[in-house]
Amino acid sequence: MSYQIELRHFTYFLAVAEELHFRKAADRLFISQPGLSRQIKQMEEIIGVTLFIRNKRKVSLTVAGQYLKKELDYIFNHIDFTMKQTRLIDKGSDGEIRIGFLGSAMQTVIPELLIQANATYPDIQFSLEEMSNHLQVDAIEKDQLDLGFVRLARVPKGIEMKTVHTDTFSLALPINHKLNEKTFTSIKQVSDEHFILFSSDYSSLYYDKIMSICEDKGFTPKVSHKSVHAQTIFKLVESELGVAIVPTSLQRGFNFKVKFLEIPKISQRAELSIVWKKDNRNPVLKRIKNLL
Amino acid sequence: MSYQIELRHFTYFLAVAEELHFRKAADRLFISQPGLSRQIKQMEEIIGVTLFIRNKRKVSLTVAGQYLKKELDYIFNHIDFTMKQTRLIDKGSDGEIRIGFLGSAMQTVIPELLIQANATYPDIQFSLEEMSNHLQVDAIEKDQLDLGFVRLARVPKGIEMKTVHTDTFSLALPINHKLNEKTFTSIKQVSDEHFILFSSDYSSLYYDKIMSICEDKGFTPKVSHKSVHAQTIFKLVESELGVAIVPTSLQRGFNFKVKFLEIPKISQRAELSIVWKKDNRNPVLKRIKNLL
DNA sequence: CTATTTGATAACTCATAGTTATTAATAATT
DNA sequence: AATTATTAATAACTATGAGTTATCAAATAG
Repeated sequence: MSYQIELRHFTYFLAVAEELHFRKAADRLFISQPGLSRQIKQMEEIIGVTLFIRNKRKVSLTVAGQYLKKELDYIFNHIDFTMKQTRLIDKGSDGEIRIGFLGSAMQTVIPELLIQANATYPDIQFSLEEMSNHLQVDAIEKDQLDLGFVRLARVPKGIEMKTVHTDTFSLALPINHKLNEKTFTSIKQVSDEHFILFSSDYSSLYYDKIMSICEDKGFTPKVSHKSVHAQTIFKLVESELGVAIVPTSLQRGFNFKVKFLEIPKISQRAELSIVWKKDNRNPVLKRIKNLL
Repeated sequence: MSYQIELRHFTYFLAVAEELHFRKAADRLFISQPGLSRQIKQMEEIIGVTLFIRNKRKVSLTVAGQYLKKELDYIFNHIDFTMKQTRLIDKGSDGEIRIGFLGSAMQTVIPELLIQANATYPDIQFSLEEMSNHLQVDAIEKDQLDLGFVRLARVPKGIEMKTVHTDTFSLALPINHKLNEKTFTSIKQVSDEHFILFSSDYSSLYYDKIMSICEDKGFTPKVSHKSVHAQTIFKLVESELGVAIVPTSLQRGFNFKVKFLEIPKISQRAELSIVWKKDNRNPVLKRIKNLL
């Protein structure tokens, strides 16, 4: 009679799949290497598929093993979250929603959402984490996150997206810069200045949009600094190291000595979108999406 | 020391949640009732939540238990599906294959392959990318590609090659050129014309073959243009900037004002080969190779 | 006030996860 | 070519804990 597969097998499989080394994986699991080898072998027999290639002196995953690893990552995250939700429901809460967001969403949509959600569903718990676009999408695919606030042009299959906030762009200048609301008519007026931008690896869409604003007006900005955080960018502007183009709403919440001038006559908009997994099973997610 | 939760617990939990009766559930699971009771109790201790109310003489689910039941139903379905899918991927009847090809393969072998493959293995996903010989071999070595369609004389160690299509060469002439099917007897008749060839760095084998066709007939062609794309070559011929020697099958799919005359009495053939890494582990590859 | 149903407890046993010791095979070093 | 170092598999043993049987306690039904 054949054995039954257990979570233990999955745990061991993931350890080996990550380490690609039986002894190291065994150490990590605090069990002996032969014990681990046997459990993996047993798992392969139960499923009926070779998951690892033990070639020469190195271990690697088969194509089927690669698929299984990705799915088991998801399954474990989902089980963990289910256990957590079960405990919360037991304690009388309506459950938890895990939200990721770009720092720039913290000035506009997120605070409003939290206030409204808290009033409507006082027993929902919120877990908030600032993350990059890319990390949010990854975490959503693995079921480590229910909802993300991103600035992206497209998302992978299985992920849904909806724009929730559209913002104009503003020019951020040192407080004593010669331009002001009256005299500022085109972004071209600062074409000779140094520009401070968000890194393209943080949000390539963002980067491209800002570049296109300048290119539409016939110049290529001299980019002197790149940063991930709005705070850093404002500090650099304040220190007169350059000017920056940022979503208008970002000026809220910061009190640097920085002047914001909305850029006139441009078509580009900073779009903030929510993303979630199509087959997300958290019942709280539906309720929160309805608030947006 | 606390125990670890296992799929066994989940299976038992679901049986009790469905029967709402420990003895009946135990019977269904072919285990004894006390054993089941103990496992359920252990599960409740691990999660830290009471899942069943054993009130008076009947068993019922708590609210948290109801939530958990729904999620565990889903989790088991997802695990089952994942196991099945893993087996399918292992057998190669599902999954993905990444194919690279020269533009000139798009007229003959690739479309036939796709039609046939789609009929035989409808669940296989194809990723197709047009690439040069050199890039294909590189990508295969890096395991970024499973299969390539190239025109090469030899490949590096570890890469395998097999000819899948052999083609004669034709002369491509402007539509109103004096030669025609009747009067064309030897390539020597155009030895004074300018020749348009594929660049040797795109496919050196190709270049060398075409040169040898001419040299066998006792002349060296005057090469006036070189290009990477068939489309460009035909455009240049149409514009009467020269003549070209191309694989006969290339005439399909283009509607330039160009006349094709098969070159008689030559031994050279345009060979299209598939290349793959010897120790490629994608089971889909085997299936696709068998179709060729 | 029995008879019956049902889950929990207690004590036992046995299957198997995990152990230690060793081997086989390959790669790196001399 | 010989030696040493790595690394996973094999073999034989151990002990944990899942599952067993026997029994009890509580609750209802007749």
